[in-house]
Amino acid sequence: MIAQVVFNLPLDRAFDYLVPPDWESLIQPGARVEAPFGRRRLVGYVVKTAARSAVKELRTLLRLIDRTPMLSAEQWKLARWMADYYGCSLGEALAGIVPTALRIREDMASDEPRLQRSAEEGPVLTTEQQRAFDALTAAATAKRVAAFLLHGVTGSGKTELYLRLIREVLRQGRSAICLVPEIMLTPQAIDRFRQRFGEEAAVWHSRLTRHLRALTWQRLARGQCRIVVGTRSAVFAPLSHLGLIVLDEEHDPSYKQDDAPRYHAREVAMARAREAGAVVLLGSATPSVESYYAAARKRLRLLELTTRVQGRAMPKVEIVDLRQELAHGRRNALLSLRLQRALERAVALQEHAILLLNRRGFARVAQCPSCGAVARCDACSVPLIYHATTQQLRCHYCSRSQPAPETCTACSRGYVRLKGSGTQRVESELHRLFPASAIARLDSDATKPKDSHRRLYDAIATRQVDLLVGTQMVAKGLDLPHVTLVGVVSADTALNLPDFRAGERTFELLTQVAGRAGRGDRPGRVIIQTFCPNHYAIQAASRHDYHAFYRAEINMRKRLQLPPFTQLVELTVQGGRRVRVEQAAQALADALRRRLSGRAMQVLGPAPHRLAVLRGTHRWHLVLKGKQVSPMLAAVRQALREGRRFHGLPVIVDVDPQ
DNA sequence: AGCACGCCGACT
DNA sequence: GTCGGCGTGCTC
Repeated sequence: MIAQVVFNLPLDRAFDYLVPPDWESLIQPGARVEAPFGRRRLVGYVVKTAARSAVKELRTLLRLIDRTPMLSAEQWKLARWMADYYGCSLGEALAGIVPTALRIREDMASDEPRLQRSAEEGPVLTTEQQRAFDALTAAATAKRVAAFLLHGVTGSGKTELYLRLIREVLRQGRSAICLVPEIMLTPQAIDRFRQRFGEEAAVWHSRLTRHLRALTWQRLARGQCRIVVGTRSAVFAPLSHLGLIVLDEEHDPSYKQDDAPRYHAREVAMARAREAGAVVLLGSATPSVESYYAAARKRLRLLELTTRVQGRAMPKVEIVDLRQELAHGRRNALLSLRLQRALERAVALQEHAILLLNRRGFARVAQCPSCGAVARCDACSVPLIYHATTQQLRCHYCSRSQPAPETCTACSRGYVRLKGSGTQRVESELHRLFPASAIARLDSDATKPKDSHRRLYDAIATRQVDLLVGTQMVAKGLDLPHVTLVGVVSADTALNLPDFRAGERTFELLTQVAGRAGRGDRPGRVIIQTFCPNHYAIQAASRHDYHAFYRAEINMRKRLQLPPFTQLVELTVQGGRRVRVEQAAQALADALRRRLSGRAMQVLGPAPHRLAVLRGTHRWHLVLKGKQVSPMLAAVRQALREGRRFHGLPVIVDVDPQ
């Protein structure tokens, strides 16, 4: 007997092996096996068994890992869909679905689930919530494949709706997945599910211990838990009779995996629900432009929650024009006078404040200190990046470059200077201004030591922190009733990222962080500092007006033919030597241009990657733009030889890149 | 992906 | 004269 096996390698084909006679009756498609491969031993997945093989000298499988296959027919279909849509190998897709190092012993966890009766019934729903609930329940009951977009302002009670709907789905004897972004899977969020559903709810994320991971997977597969709350990869949970997949904060970029298989949990959820006959519910206060467009085109059903529960008002948002601050000689000040006064007031009243500075903006952009304009590429509308070595401004999308100008191109006065500062500088500034206050910093550096994350959250939750500084981590998930002031030190860092979604990210970040203010009985106040007070993303966020933002953004996307009007495939060429990488990227672009000519597709670039040199590896990328992914991927598959290399260099293929 | 093989430059 | 860089090709 022959088994056809695929591996977690970038190879789009299966390898044949002899099956030892004593497991012929045990081996099945979907089972994992250990196989000799060159001089390595690898874990692979049996695709199918056959009587004969065309290969002359076959080797024999070494070990059968699973006697019962790890994968249901449904998951198997999902893997094939992923490999096809994202251009990865079947083995890579399967490895993304089945957790690594999963080994289930028969004796493990034979204990029965301790099912706790759901104690809490939850509050009475508002009229809007009830209407949304009825629509969703009707779809779930009809077992129709249906996808909904729930657009609800911050504090409108989206989570309560998820909980009710999950309970309804359970009543119908079906199961549910609730996906949350990485940073939202806080102990508080888990507690909420546990209170409502007890042991029926399992928690899934990438940092579970090996034992807990295996245990959870098994419980889900056996139907001992019918709900899973988790991050991105929980979309693959082995639940049967799936009735519902919820994506909370569906716009969140952490739903996109950034190594192979480079899937987006939203797309996988849609594909899986289609297969399972389940309902998909996408929820957000700031829906992704893609999803809102899909709703406008009736591909998603739109449900809107426009009012906050308990009639709380939205916080008042003020914009501070940093150009004015500069005009008043406060050249190096991080905090404007208005923000400083507001902080003083909060400290005096013993209220708490959050300061946000999105530090991820490492890229050095050229900004005019008089008018705040940032030099942008005419074709891509993305900020140009300053290259010190060549003294040039270069577009990291299309690679066009120009010398760095001495004067600002927008107002033709002043000079261009490079921006960059971080949360640590804000923190020390606060220490200087408010020596008596308790100040904490929440960012990825501060939460690196183990347990520091939990300790920081506990300190914040127990009101031991007066002033909190942080990156976007402070914008999401914190529900602190005593915070009355939110300050955005610079709204421009997100805006100036070389990314066509910069406006969207900025709007979303400002809306989220503004939602942190005024959650208690005292009204909230938000102060946004910016050099671009008239930018549509900042204006719309200050008025809590998603629709205004969406209209401006969708027009820009249409004008530049960016998603959702087109789809992108990003190719990244890597290698040790710059010249070779650059030449290979150029040759790949040329090859694709030849293949794609005459069709409605475009090849942009190549250009150096945003982090062009990383640990000695040079990286260049190019972007394909077209109406559909599959013809672009077909061209890519032709151009790249097996192993996804070009001129011998590895090429990363990313469909729908972030 | 990883590993071996094979071909051209600086070293005991 | 060899050691080792990386370009090329293969793995059932």
